[in-house]
Amino acid sequence: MPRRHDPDRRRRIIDAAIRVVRRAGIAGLSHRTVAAEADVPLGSTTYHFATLDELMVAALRQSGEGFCRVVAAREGLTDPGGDLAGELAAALGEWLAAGRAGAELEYELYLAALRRPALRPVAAGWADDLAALLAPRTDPLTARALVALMDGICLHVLLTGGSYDEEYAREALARMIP
Amino acid sequence: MPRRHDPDRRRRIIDAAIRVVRRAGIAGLSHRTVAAEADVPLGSTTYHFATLDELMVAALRQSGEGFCRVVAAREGLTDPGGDLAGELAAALGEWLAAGRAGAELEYELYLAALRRPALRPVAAGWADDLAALLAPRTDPLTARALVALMDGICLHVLLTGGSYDEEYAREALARMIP
DNA sequence: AGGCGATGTGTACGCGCGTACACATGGCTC
DNA sequence: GAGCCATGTGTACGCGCGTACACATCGCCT
Repeated sequence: MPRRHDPDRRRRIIDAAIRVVRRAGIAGLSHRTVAAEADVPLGSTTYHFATLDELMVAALRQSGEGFCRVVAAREGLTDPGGDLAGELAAALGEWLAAGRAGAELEYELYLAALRRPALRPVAAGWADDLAALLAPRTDPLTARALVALMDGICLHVLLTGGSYDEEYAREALARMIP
Repeated sequence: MPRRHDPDRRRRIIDAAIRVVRRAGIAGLSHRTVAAEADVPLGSTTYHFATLDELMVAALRQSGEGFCRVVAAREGLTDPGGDLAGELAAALGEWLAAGRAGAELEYELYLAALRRPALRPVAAGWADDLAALLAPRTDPLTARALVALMDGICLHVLLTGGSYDEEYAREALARMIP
């Protein structure tokens, strides 16, 4: 019995997809699991997203702003005399402290681009956005390298299951800044 | 009929698994696809590797030495006065130049550790091995940071589909070295 | 020689998957 | 208000999957 004209059906499906990935990983993502999570019929998910790639692109778009938002929210970043490395290391810590789940989610979608060309533009855009945030404070090469270093540090924390060493991150990031 | 007493059945199954991941990604890995690739019956793969996790651990162990080997083969690294950053950037270039396929394979297995705790010790060991190679030339913190930076640079190349800029990598790595 | 455990083989079951399609229904245009 | 199209719904099919298990065969130990 119809819940006809559900204007943000799409949005609710994307939200459900994000929750599914958060809980079960990309391997657990299917039209059916998303349908169940969003409490819509199977046909509805296939109607709005013909392929899982489309659904992942939408999910990556929506969830990917997480870290950028954390970074952008740091006022210290805009201050020209501020401690850039310290601010970035702190942002990283803040993001990781929010729990493995959130970070894992964003990273898993991010890393899925390795095998799914459809996700690459979104992933690349993400890295570019971050670099753009850094642009006012440094040259493009440094910004790019800082983003790469932050990605590598995150990767090590998440991959090895170890804890985040903010002081180490600050020191490493500081060396990148000429 | 039977190919009885096949002494390195195990090894051949692992090799087949690596070829499957290289071609189709981890998503394409199953007892059946591996059995077909290795030309052994299904039961044989389940006998030697009860779960796919076991199979992936074996595959990661065997394939993961790729980059370490490239790095270790560079004589310039052991030379105390050599250009460490330049050597590392060149090693990265050599590894990536061997084709996306090889790098994608190793990275995909490496990144799978994000969601599969069983792979984490292997992935962590991999990063440690690399850091150990660098140890004679720098302090531990720097070695760790260099590995993180190399991981981040690789990630960006593979994720964005862009090309590798060795000069940029050399410059960034050089800044890490005090 | 005998036997036993490790290894190899074939088949079956139940499940969740993507996909396809036919049908219902609501909003919008004319 | 008639009709059309976007949207929503339910069901079915075929496939590949992990798993389980019974049976064959071999190596090796006594």
